[in-house]
Amino acid sequence: MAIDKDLVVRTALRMLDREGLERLSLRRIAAELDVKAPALYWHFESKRALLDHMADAVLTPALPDLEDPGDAARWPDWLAHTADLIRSRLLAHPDGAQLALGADLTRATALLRIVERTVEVLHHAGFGLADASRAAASFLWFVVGRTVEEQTLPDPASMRRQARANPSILSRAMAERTAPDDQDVSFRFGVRIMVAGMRALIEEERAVG
Amino acid sequence: MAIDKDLVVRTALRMLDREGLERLSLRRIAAELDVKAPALYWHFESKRALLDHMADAVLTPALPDLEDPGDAARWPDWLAHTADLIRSRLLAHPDGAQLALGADLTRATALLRIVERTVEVLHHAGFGLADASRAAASFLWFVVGRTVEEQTLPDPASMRRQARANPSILSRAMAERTAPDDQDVSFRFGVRIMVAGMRALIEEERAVG
DNA sequence: GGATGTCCCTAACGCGTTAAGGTGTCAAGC
DNA sequence: GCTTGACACCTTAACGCGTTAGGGACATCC
Repeated sequence: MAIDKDLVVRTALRMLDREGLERLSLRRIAAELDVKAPALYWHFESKRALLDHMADAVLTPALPDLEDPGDAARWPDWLAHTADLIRSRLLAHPDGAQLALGADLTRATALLRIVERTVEVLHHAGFGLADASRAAASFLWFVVGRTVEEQTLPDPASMRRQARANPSILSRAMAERTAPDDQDVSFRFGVRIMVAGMRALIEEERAVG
Repeated sequence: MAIDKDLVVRTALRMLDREGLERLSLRRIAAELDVKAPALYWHFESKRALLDHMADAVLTPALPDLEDPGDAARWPDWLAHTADLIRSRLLAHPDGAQLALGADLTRATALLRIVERTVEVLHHAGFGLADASRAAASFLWFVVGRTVEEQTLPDPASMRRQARANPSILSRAMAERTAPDDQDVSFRFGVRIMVAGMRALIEEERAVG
């Protein structure tokens, strides 16, 4: 029974869920498939390509939920919803966000679709095409990047230890962020900054013409 | 003549400038220092630790220019200036931004100082301490991350080729971004989004109390 | 002179990746 | 019907990589 692209991706995702990204090596994936590591190079041009397809598989289920907002004026809600959706898909797998960070858009097609749709929405919201693509890139970079940070956080105990060792304004700030849902709050706070900023710049762009 | 931490960092930075991050291996650095690779583990606990110290060396010269803004109301200018300063320091070395991305703040002390100073500035600007640290993290993540993307861009020729192959709203948008200083413009555009967003949220926080 | 500690070595592990080659399948040509 | 060749799919062997274990040389201190 020959191996095919889809089987490799599904197997690798199962191993990712079981043991995390660090232990996900080509040799181990190949062994799971009763094959030697270089065989994978027949189906993927590099490990990065395999990871890109995995990221694609992780994000694709989010696409149906990202239809255009009926009303162009509701773009802020659409952005917030999109951000939450991407984040939750990435958090559904260990190191899922790292998978998407640095993914090649020509291979992670789902991510490309999301970028395109975001550009459309922001263009209809009032940005010129160039600025819409700039804002979309900044926004999605933030969403994925912020999720990576969240997912790779050191455990709270070691953070407290470090805070005690180096009492600074930063540790005082972190002391105020002990709520169990702080990650949710912080993520949405960042999203709100970006959405509010875009709103301000759209008005500015409208005023200038 | 024994090797010391500082010499390793300076040598590695020279090699980075000469040949880029991809070719910067411990074995090659060691060879340049007339030493074998494991010797470096006497001075650094991992390659990541060495890279962190390199990032520190790259960013440290920016610190004197990041004094608090005399007037707390001038925080938007301070943020914009800080962003430009960090970006220009990172662009001064090939793959300099990648070096800083994912750096451990306990080792890349300069980066930690920048975070702390940004938290202070945003706190004085009107954010509560927790929100100031959230906004600072989002902002600096954006600055470093956006600079990574800029520094690792595929060459324009291959981008145009891909745009022709897949005519989408994204390629139409990129067609409007051919100015030679588009990277500067796009970076500052992202910074303006974040600054405008923070301004809006500070007013909101003030209104609520 | 023995103990301690600093600084480096050799050997080896699993890693991603490449080069070269082998096996099986299947259509084309005699 | 048999052979030839092409192609799909996988192998073994090897490269340099980051990293670890274990040990050796040399200085410093009691």
